[in-house]
Parts: sequence; structure tokens; C-alpha cells
Amino acid sequence: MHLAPNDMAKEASTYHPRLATPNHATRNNTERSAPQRGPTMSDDHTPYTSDEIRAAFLDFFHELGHEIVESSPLVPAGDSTLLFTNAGMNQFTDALMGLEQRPYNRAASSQKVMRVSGKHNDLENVGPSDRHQTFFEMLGNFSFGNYFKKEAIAFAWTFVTEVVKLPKERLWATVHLSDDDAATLWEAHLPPERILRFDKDNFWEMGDTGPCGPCSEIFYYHGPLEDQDASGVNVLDNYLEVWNLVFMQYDRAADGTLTPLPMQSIDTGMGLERITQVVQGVTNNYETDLFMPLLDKVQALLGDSDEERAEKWVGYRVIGDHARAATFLIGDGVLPGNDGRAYVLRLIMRRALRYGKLIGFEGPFLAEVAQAVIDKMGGHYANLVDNADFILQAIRQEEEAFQRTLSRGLKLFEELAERLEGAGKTTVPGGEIFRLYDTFGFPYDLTRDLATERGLALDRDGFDRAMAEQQRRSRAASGFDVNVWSEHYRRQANALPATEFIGYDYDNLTGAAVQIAALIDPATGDALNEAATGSEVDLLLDRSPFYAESGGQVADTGVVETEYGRALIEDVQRPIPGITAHRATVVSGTLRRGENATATVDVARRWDIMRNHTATHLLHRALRNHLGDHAQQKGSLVAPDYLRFDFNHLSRVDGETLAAIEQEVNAQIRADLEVEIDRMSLDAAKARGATMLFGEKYGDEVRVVALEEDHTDDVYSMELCGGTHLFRTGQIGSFLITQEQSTGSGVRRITALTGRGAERHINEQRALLRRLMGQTGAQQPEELSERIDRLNSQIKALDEALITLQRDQSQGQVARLLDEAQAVNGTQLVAAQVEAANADALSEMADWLRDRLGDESMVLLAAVIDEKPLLVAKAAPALVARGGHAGKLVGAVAKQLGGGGGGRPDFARAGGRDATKLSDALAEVPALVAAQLS
RNA sequence: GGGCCCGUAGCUCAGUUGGGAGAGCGUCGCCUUUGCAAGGCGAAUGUCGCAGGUUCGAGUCCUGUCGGGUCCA
Repeated sequence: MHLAPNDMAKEASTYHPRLATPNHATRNNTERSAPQRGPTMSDDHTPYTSDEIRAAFLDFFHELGHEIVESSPLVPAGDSTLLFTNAGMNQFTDALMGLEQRPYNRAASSQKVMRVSGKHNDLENVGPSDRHQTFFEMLGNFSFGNYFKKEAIAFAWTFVTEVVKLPKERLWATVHLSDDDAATLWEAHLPPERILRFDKDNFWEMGDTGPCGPCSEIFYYHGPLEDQDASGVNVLDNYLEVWNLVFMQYDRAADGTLTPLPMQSIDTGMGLERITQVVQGVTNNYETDLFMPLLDKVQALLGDSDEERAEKWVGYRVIGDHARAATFLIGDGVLPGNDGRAYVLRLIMRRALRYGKLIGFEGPFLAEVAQAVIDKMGGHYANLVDNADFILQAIRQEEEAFQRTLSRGLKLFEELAERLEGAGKTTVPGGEIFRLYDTFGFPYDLTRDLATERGLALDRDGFDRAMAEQQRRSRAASGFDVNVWSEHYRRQANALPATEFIGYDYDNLTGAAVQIAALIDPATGDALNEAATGSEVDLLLDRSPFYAESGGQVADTGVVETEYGRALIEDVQRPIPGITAHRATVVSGTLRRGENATATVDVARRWDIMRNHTATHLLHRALRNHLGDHAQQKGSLVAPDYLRFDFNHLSRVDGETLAAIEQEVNAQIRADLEVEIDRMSLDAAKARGATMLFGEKYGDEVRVVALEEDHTDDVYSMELCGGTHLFRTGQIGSFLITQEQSTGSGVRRITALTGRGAERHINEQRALLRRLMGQTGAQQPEELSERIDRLNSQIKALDEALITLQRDQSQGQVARLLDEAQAVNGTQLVAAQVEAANADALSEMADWLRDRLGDESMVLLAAVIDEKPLLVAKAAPALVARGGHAGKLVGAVAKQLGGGGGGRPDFARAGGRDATKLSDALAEVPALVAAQLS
């Protein structure tokens, strides 16, 4: 039942809270637990625990005709500018701006939110501060062009005063300086002196341009009543901002001017932790029932007394908050790593681990606390329970990784300290501290503690300078990657025609009758009347059989033809919801707006794509069967020539498992499962257990692709999917995994082939086998390995025989050369050209000569190897003592050969280019040696 | 996205203006011992991540690339 907006405020003000029951019919099925009533629970029906408050909030707005929408994941869908979901409104952005139509125009949610960086939130505040957290839940109600200020204010007021029953004498409202409407509306609820006006604090905007508007906030005062005063609002900490109501009213242009929006919307946000704190009458979030079980767990693990716990409060809070954040992030598919979201997660986890050490943990502990998080929150967030094993394993792994990092850092520090002390230094240079931190991840405060223990001072300024320099560099290098497609289209969203997709019906793939509804210049985004031969243009059709790239499936290609022109479709994208742009090149004639056309998809290519897409579903299921439920899709590419599938997994998949997975997929292909595609409501799909993807945005009606046995209705795989599929899995033909690799922390990638691609691959491999058989003389493939073994042992035997032979030869040459030794300034000198197979043999000969010529000998041997002269010189120890230098000698000789070289006094090598000068060069050796010894 | 560090024997690592690939642990064999622990003697094991380049010569220098670590945005 929907009420007229005017009645709504009245209805809200007479709302009577009923016992909060979580299993409301339209609410999602992840909310399982009945609220636990704590011993301190008041005996009327006022919600008290966090679970009760959350449930009461959602019930309250459901009663008021709001669609209860499940929290979207912490990783935002399709928004690369946003690191994490940071507000309840994120998943409604398009609906709030009127870009997206939803089957409802009012909604409410309890949204998981992460805030780690930004103007009001610094990670370092989390712990010491009473109100900062990284992870929290945001309760919010939303109106998409439906109700506005009056109802929003009335709803909020009713909820805080009648549902959670906050005392009115402690409530304040703030409105924007200019917002007389809101001020007047508040007067229905509060005396005028409790309605305050502010400027910037009460104006909300997303960016420099775009939708914005005044907002109104509800504050709760929790100090002594007699000290309450208007001057404290928005200033003092004991006036808590409980709820922010945003009135989306204007559109701000680039020049700063405000124009009213065609559709006025409401976006509100109330932190669950904060309202729970107020309801439970405690002074900070960490004393609410959301955190107490986690802090109790920490205490139990440490065996701390209450006094000890009280002393270490900062550490307790850091661990409590960060354990929640880590648990939820990993639950939503983020794993610790070295960039973006993954890095933030690592930062948070390592901060928790450091604080853990500080308050007395010696071994791993974070996974234990995470278990407490799952116990506490799993009732409402079922995915935590479903993925518990994976979450805990990921946390344990990171704890181990950090332990390794610390051990290595410790070792490096010890070395550094000894070096410093050896050099008589008393200060650790900032650059060194930074190196430990930057390159090896060894935290500053650990370096500080270790240095202090050894009586070393620290160059903190140097460290800070190095850090600032690195930040400057990083910032300077970071650029923006703007999605031009969506930029152009977003601008004129309302003026563009929507496209009906008719490509699910494969009869429509060729020769479909369509109309060119608009032509857009891709470079400028301008609408065109016509496009001539050679031009690149985006076609907007009234209906289209072309599949636009989405869900990993690449776009169809093909042809659009009119009576007067023909264009090749090269890419198809959906830059904003509902709009399909066909990127085309006009190859003949001219296309005009409004013309009728026929559209033809490259059908063979489309079937290749569908083979890969249906196979992707089989692979997804098989992966989860073999690796566990955590092996969820993280990314997917479905192309005509291959498929690529990324999924969560913490270690590499070994060959045996990979083979088993491939086998299972092929077995399902042979079982020739039927592909059954149904449209149903999201709730119905969930109820049937369909696989959904994190970070994917689903409408209310979804498409479910099931792969199942014909008669038994045994479902092998069921996924929400908008892609195009085969009729039966048998059409895949065969499935081959060609590669398994890592793409980053905790994510593995499998590349595979189906159908024609698999066939081609096998043929290539067979051709290779035949070639190898020809080369080795094997009659059967099975003989190959044996043949190669035999060849290898032959090579080895020949090698050994050759070396023996060469050695004999070398020894013969050495014997002759011994007689040719000449005395130069008291040394025995040999300088000669010999035959040698390689540098090692040459070197060996020189060794023998030197050893046999005595303590003051010098040997210089030359050989031509690979047409280039190579020299080796050896000087006996006593000669070196007298000034003999093999390196210098060999260098001087090599120079005459057009090369260079050198080495140590007792051993050196050199090479040249011109072998013909060798004998001349050797003739000069005695003189050179004589010069060295004089 | 911008940096920095690492990739050498099964493992942990050394390798210093570019000039004979090493150590410790482990493995194997023999000796000693009733046996075990231990000891003694001896041995095997390397595409120096991969691909280019510079050079007479590259583990070492340069470029690219893959893998791992780590900081910053």
C-alpha cells in the first residue's frame, strides 16, 4: 500500500513500534538471527541491542512503504573512483539522480561502510578517538523523487523519539542557513531555540559539480542536562551527530551556479554504532554490544585483568575495529596485497598486529578475534559464516607474512646497528630508518624501540623528509582515468533513446529489422543527423540483437545496413543504464538518423562466445567443488577465442587438481546438461540458491542461468547472469585448461579453450609431437621420453670423452711448452699460442704450466676460439710479490689485438678481435714482463 | 599508478672497479659404534628467474619481462 506523501508524516507520527522481528517477508534471507535480549534490556519493547535497533529501523521504514534493500558489498560496483563503499547512498547514486528507474521510489538499507581516508578520517585516529572507526554500518532511508523534506524530517523524528525513544530534551536539529523550509518543518517537533542554523556543516555535495543540497542533522546531547547549551552543537564532543538528512535539491554547474533539480530526492544516514551507543547510554562506540564481545575475546586471549584491559584501552579498540574491517573486507573478496583496496586492508591488519604486540600478544591472535566478529555479525551477514574458513585462513596467512617481515627487519636492524656502532655513530640516519620501513616494511616505532634499547638516537626529521618526498612523488605521478564513454553520455542521459535488447532470441541475430534512433559523434558526444563513409560513429538503435559488453562477455560484432549505407559494428557498450551504443565504422554510403536498417550479428563468433560463456559457468562450479566455496569469481573474460576466469584462492592450484577440474567440466559437457534460463525476482533467485557475484549490481528482476539434468531437475550450476548461452552443454564440444597463474594477492587466473579453440590447440600440440618424433626418430609418442633420455646420456658420454681427449692434448702441448720457457729477469716465462677448445681448457693448461715452472713463473697462453683470440695469464705468487701482474700484462697484449681485458695480479683473462696479430703481440710479452719486474 | 628491495645447490643465504660459481644446513656413500645419538672421511646436486643488449668476457652493468617482498598514491 502506498500512501500519498501528505499523509505520510501524519502516519509516521502515530507509528507504534512493534517487537522487532527480523524475518520480515520482503527482507532478504541473510537476516537469520532473532535479536538476543541482553540482561540489561528494558522490559518494554524498545529496541536495545544493535541487532534490535537495525531490525527496528528496517521494519519502521518497511511499514512506511520503503523497499528494504540489502547492503551492497564494501567493494563498489562499477565505480573505479571509489575505493570502498563509503555511504549508504552509493548503491542508489543513479536512482537518486534520476538516471536509473527502479520499481520502487523509496528504499531503506543498513549498509556496510568503510572509511579509511578522507578529510574527516585518519587511520591514526581509530583507537584513541571515541568516535572514529574504519568499518561501520550506515542506516539510511532514501526517496527517489518521491517524498521530500517534510516526510524525511517527520520519519527521522518519529524513529528517534518513538521507536528508540530518545529523550526529546536532549535532541537538537540543525539546518542550513538558507533553508527556511526545513527550519519551519522542524518547528512542528522542536521548540525554535533547539533548531540551529549552520553554513558549510549543513550543505552536502558529492563533488565540485553535480547534485547537491542543504542537509539537516539531529544531534544528541549526552552530558549533564544543566550544562546543555546551543553553543556546543557542532563544536563539543558530547553533542553527537546522530543522523544526517540530505535534501538533494540543486544541480551545481561548473561555474558554481545552482539550478533546481527536476527530481528532488532524499538521502539519509545514521551510523548504527552511534545510535546504539546513544540507546545503550554508553560514552563511546566500543562499549556497545557491537564491540564488547570482540574486546572480551581479546581480554580472554591475553588473560588480562579488568585493570590491565582498562590500561590498554587503545590497543583493545584498534584490534576490535580492525578485526571487524578485515573480516568484512575479506568476506567481500578483498585480500591483503600491495595496492588499492588490498593495500588498505593490509595496512589495517598490520596496524592491528602491531598494537597486538604492544599489548602483549606474542603469537597470532587476529584470526581468533575475527572468529568473534563472525559470531557477532554472522546473523545478519550470512556471507561471513559461509566464508568463515576462507576469512580465517586469509587472516592467518597475513599474520604469518607479517611475522616474516618483522623477523627480516629485525635482522636488518641488527646489522645496521652494528655497522653504526662500529663506525662510532650514535644516531640512526633518517634515510636508513626509512629504508627499513619503505623497502622492508619494518615499522618506525619498532625501529625506535630497538634503537632506544641499544642507546641509539633517531633522526626522526630525516625519516619524515624521506616519507614526504615519497608521498610527493607518488601523488605527482597519479593521474585520473576518466571513462570517456560514460562521460559523454551521462551529460545528456535524458535526451537519449533506450534500446531494447532482442539478442537473447537467436532467430533475431541475422537480418533483424531495426531503426537508427540516434547517431552520436564518439569524439565529442554530439548528436549527428548523418554519418558518411569512413566516419566512426556510435549508433543508438530502437532495438538491437547486439550484445553489449557486460559481465565479462565481450560485445558482439557485425553489420548494420540501410538502403543507403553500411556500417561495421566493432564494439557495443552500455555507457549508462538503459543506453546501448554501437561503435561503428561506416564502410559505404551514408547512415541517417531515423532510417530503418537491418542488423546482423557475426553469428559464428557469437556461438564461440556462448560456448566459452556456458563453459565459464561449469568451470566456476567445478572450481568451487574442488577448492571450496571461497573460490568465487573475481573477474571473467568471455571472448570468442578463449575464456579467462579469475577467482579467490590463496595458493596455486596444483596440476592434479587442475586436471580433476578440467575432467569434471568435460564430464558435465558429456552429460549434455540443459541450459535453462528464467527471469525471476532477486529474492526468488536467492531463495533458490543461485550464485551471485560480489560487486555486481542487480536489478529487482534478475536472469537466472541454470545448468541441469533433463528429467531429474538436478541442478549442477545456477548463476545470476545476463549473458548469452548455449541450449545444451554438449554444444561446448570440449574444454581445455591452458594456463593457471596468479594475478595478484589471493587471486588465481585460469585460461581455457572450448570448441574450435580447443580443437585448434590440440592440433597444434599434435603437430608438435609429430615434429619431435621425426627429429628423434621415435616411432610412437611414448618413445619420445626414452629417446630423449638416450640422447642426453649420449651427449654426456661424448662430453666426457671429449674432455679427456682434450686434456691429453693439452698435456702434450704443456709438455712441449715447458721446454720453451725463457728466463726473463729471473722469472720463468711462457708466452705461446696453443690449441684449446674453450676458455676453461686454456685456463687449465696455464695452471699446469705455472705449477711446473716454479714459484716465480709467468704464463700467458693464447688460443683462437670462435675465430676470436682469447688470452689467459697466470703469475705465480712469488712473482706477484716482485711486481708481476697478470692483469696488466694481458691487458697490454689484448690491446694490440683490438680488445681489452684484465683481472687479478695472479690470474687474468682477455680477448681481442684480430687473431692475425696474435704472434706479433706474443713476441712482445718478454719485454712487457721485463718492464713489470724492473 | 609511482618507487624501493629480492630471485644463485633440496633449504637459508654469501658472491666486494665485470675476469676461475661458493658456505652452512640437508641428501647420499664409506669408516667408527652391539644399536642409537653423535663423530670422521668422501661425494653428488646449479638453464645464477626468463629474454634481449653492452663487452674480448656478464651471477655482477643496461633494457624489458615474469615471480615474490615492501612503502606511497
